[in-house]
Amino acid sequence: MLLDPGGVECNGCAKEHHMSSTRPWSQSFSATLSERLRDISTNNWNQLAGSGPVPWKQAPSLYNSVSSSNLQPGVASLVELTHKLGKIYGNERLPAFSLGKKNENFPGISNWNTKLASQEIMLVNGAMNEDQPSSCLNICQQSSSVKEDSSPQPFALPVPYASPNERNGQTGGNQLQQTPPAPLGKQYSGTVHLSLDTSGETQVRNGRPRVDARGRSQLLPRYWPRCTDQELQQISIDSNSVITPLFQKTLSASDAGRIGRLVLPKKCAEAYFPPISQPEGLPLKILDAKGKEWIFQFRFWPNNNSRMYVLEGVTPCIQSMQLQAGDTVTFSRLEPEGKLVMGFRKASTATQSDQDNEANKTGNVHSTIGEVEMADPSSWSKVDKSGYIAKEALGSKSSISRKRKSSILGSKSKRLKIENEDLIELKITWQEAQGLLRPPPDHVPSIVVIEGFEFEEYEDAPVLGKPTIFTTSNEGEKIQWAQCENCQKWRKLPASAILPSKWTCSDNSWDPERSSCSVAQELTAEELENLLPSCNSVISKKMKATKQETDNVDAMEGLDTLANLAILGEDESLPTSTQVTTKHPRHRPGCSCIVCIQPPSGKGPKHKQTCTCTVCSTVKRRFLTLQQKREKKQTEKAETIRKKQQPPPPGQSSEIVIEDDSLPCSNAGDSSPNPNKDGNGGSDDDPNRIKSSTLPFKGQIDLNIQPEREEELSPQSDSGGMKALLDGTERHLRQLSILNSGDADSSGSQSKGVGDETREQKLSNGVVLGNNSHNSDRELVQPLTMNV
DNA sequence: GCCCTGCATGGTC
DNA sequence: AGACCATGCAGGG
Repeated sequence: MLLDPGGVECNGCAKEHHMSSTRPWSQSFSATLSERLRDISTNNWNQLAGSGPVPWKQAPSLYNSVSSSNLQPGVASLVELTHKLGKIYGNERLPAFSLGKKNENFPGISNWNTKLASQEIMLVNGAMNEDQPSSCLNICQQSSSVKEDSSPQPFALPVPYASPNERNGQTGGNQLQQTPPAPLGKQYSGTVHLSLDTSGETQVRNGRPRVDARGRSQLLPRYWPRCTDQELQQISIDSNSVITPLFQKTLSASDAGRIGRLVLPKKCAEAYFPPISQPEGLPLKILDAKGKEWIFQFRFWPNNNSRMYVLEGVTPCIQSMQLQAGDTVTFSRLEPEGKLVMGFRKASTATQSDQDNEANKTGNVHSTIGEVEMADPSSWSKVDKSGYIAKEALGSKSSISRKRKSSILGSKSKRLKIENEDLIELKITWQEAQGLLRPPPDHVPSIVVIEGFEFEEYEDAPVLGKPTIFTTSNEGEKIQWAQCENCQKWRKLPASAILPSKWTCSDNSWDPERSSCSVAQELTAEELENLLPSCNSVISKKMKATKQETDNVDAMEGLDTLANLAILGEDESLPTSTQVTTKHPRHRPGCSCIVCIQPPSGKGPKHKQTCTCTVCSTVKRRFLTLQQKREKKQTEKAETIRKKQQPPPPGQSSEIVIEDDSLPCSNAGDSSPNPNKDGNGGSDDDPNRIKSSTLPFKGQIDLNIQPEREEELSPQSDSGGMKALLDGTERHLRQLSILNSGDADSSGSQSKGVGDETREQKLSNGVVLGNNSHNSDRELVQPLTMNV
C-alpha cells in the first residue's frame, strides 16, 4: 500500500488498519478539527490516505460534522492551513460562487459553509488525495475571497442542492437547471478539491496540474447528462436524496467489449472520481438498484503526457444491464449520501420515455446505485479477476428485462452513435414532422440547382409550429383549425396563419371575439367530429387518387431528428441555428444511400417486376409495411386525435414519444422488423426473397434514405437519415412557401416543377421513386396532427 | 494459443 | 496544434 507521505505499508497491515477502523468517516471527523489536522499532518496520515477504503463521497457528512460543532477556529494548525489555502488559491480552481450567493440561493444548506477566520474550510474525502507524495489535503473551501470570481461559471449551478420543491419539478437535465455543463457545478458548489503539499504548490502529475481550471468548465457536450433518468429520480425520492447528474458516456465497442474496460472521459473522471496518483488506481464499490454490489477498479494509464482513465472490471455489470455499444451509461450522484447512481439508456428503440413509462408502471429501475467509495480491500481481495462482486445489499428489486433491439454499432461510429442517441428521443413520422415545421420568420429561400433540380434553401433552422387542420369553408375559403393548448377549444384561423408550437386562444389575433378560452368553441362537437375525420379522409382520398404511398418509415429517422432538434432548439441552451440546417445535402462520391445507388430517372437499366436488387426489394418491403400501418392508423386516427392531441407540456419537449401503435413508423426503430409481419415472407437478411407480386400497388417512396438503417445502424445509414431529414425540411419549407403565397395548388411555382420532376423517377417494376423525398407536396399542405 | 495488461497510435474535435 | 479517446497491438503470463 503506497502511502501518500511516502513509503509503503504492507498489504496485511493496511487491511488491518482498515478492519480495525470501525468508525465511519463521519464519526472519525467528530474529532475536533485540530485533532484531525494533527492526525493528518503526522503519523496517522497513512490511516487517512493509505488505508484505501475511504468513503470519499461522504464528504458532505464529514463536513457537516465538522462544521456543526467541532471546528476550533483558534487552532494554529488550522490557521496555517488556511493561509496555505490562500496561497494556492491562485493556482487552483476557486469555488464558483461566493458564500453569500450560495446561502442566498440555498438557505437550506447553510451548514455547508463554516466561517473560519476569513475563509471556510471543509475537509473532504478523508484526505484521500493519493496524488500527494507528501502530506497533503483535499480541502474543499468556500472563501469570501472567492467573490472575486464572480464571472459566469456554468459549473456553479447548484443543482444538487436545490430545494425539494425544486427537485420535484426535475424531470430532465434542463429542469435540473443544468445549463450544460452544469453537472460539474455540483462539484464546485459544494466542494473544491485542493491539493496542498508542504511547498504550497499545486500538485503536478504527468507534468501538469491534475485539474486545470479550464478543463472542468469545458466538459464536452457529449458527456453532459441529458436528463435525470426517471428511475434515478425514483431512487432520489425513495432515499430522500437529491439526484445530481454528473455525466454520461456512450459506450464504445471497446467499452462494451469483453475486455472489460470502460474508458472514462478524463475531465469527468478527474472531477467526479477520487483522485488517484498511481496507475493502479483505486477500487470503487458500486451498488445497483437490484442489490448487487459492484467493484470496479478506477485507474489510469499514462498517455501522451496525460492520462487515460478507465474503469476496469465492468464486463459483468455491462452484461447484467445488457448494455452494448451505443448505449449510454449515466453517472449521477445522490446527495447527501454521496452515492453514485449509474443509470443507463439504451441506444435503440427503448427511448428514455419508454423506460420511464415502464419504470413507472413497475416501480423498477434500471440503475446502478454506486457508492463511490473505496472498496474494502478485504472484500476487494476476494473479488474475482474481473473485479466483480455481487452481494445482495439493498434488497432485491426485480428489474425489467428489456430485450435490446438495436444492433451493435460499428467500432468507428462513435460520434454517429451519439447522434443516433439523439434520434430516438422523438418518434414521429416525417409527415408529422413536416406538419410541425415552420420556416423561420422573414426568411426568403434561395434557389439552388442540384443535379438539374431546383431547391429552395433556408439558411436558418425551421421552427416548430403547432399542428393544425386545414379545411375549406363552404365559400371555398381555405381555413385552418387550431386547438388551444389550454382549453382544447378549436379556433378557426386563416389558412396562411403560422402558429407557434404552443398556441392558445389568447394568441388568436385573427378572431378577437374568440381570443379567450372562456369563449365558446365555434364548432359543435358534431362538427368537430366531422372535421377531424374529414381531414383524414382528404388525405386518404389524395393518396388513393394518386396511388402513391409515401414511405414514412424510412424518412422518420432523419425527420425525428429534425423535430427533435427543433424542439431542443426551444431550449435556450441549444441554439437552433447551429443545430439544424435546411441545406440540401449534396450526395457525395461514395455515398451508398438508395438514391445514389439508383440510376437517375431515364438512365441506366430499368428494373423489372421481378427484380430483386436491394433497391427494389427494399422498396417493396417498405411499402408493405407502410400499407399495413397506414391502414391501422387511419382506423384509429380520428379517435386518437381527439384523445391525444394536446401538445407536450412545457419542459418535456425533449422526451416526446409518440405511441408506436399510433404511428405508421413504429417499426422504424426496430432493428429487426418482422418480415412475416410484412407479409412478404422474406427476411432482412435476404430481402431478395420478396417477390414483386407481393407489391400490389404503386407508390411514391422517399429513396433518400439508407435502407440498412432499419436493420443496422451504421454511419452510412445515419448519413441517409440525415439526408432525409434535411430533404424533408426543405420540402416542407418549400411547401409552406407555396402556402404563404396563398395558392397551395399553384402549379407555376418552381417548387411545383421540382416536385413534378423529382417524383417521376419510375422504375419499371411499377414503383414510382420519389427522388430526394420531394413528393407528396400536396399532402403536406395539411399538416398532420401529432399525437403526443 | 489465449488472455491480460499496458502502452502506442491515429482519428476526431 | 494540442487534447482527448477509441482501439490496436506487443509482450508477458
